[in-house]
Amino acid sequence: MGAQMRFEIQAAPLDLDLTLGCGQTFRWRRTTDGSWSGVIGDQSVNLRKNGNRVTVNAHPGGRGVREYVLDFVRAHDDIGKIQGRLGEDPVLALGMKKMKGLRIVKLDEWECLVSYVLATYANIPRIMKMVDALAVNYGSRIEHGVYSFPDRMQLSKATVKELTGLGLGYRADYVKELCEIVDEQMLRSLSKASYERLRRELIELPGVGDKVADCVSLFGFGRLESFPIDIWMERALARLYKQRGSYKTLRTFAAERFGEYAGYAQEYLYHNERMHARDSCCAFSE
DNA sequence: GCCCAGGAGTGTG
DNA sequence: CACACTCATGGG
Repeated sequence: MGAQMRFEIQAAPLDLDLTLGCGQTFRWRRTTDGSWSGVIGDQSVNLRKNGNRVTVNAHPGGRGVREYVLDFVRAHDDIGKIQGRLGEDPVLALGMKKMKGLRIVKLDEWECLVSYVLATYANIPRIMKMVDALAVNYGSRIEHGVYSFPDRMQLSKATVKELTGLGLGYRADYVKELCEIVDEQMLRSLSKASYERLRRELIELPGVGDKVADCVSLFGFGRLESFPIDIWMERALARLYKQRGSYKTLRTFAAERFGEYAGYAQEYLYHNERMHARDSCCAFSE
């Protein structure tokens, strides 16, 4: 069946259902036995909670895979310090109790950019379907039924017509343009940029506005000070903090209130708001 | 059938 | 700066 690699990582607290189940990443599925299967780079990965540890199965495996996985779940974050700092906020302290194992993931920059451009004005099940369609049609086959997310060369082969046919709608044009504009050098340059410059330059890309730029900054480039605001976050900020207004207004409020770890605050508030509304629409509810 | 979705782009006041 | 309108479509 080909190479397979198995090892354990320690990244407590890490709740797989919370971290992989509700909309940060669109490529992970909960299996019937409660483990999670997805793709990290060119690896087909299964994660299974094993007490205080997580058992990792990776195919095809190889040198450096352990670090890939540790980076993906941001195992090197000082969660205690982050939650201690955010816990100074009484609202957050309350909600955080149920979400201690919710971690921010670190996605590939290109995959994250395309995924969140697709995410505009679509619900999570549909986004998962679109991202999956790109992988199956333009990515590399890793093993049976599992495909990597296509790099720019692979995705460049797609025509707008094909992309529309995969259900991308008006997003097809954005994806096509991104393939033409973004290159490796740009991503490298952005990786070194300050958060403010990163954000500014992302917004210049087609299909990228305030919200997508913040998602890509947070999940793709690992900028923990980023605070994406979608419809759920508007509800959370209005309900819990009595804050309403433009994106800029809310963004400034978040920066002052939550500081360098605003991204974690955002994830706690986002999930809390969705749970509060209803528990449908969450991958791990089934 | 109806409403909504991890919004962005463009035009207008 | 804020607001209004359009965009194309599947999921609940």
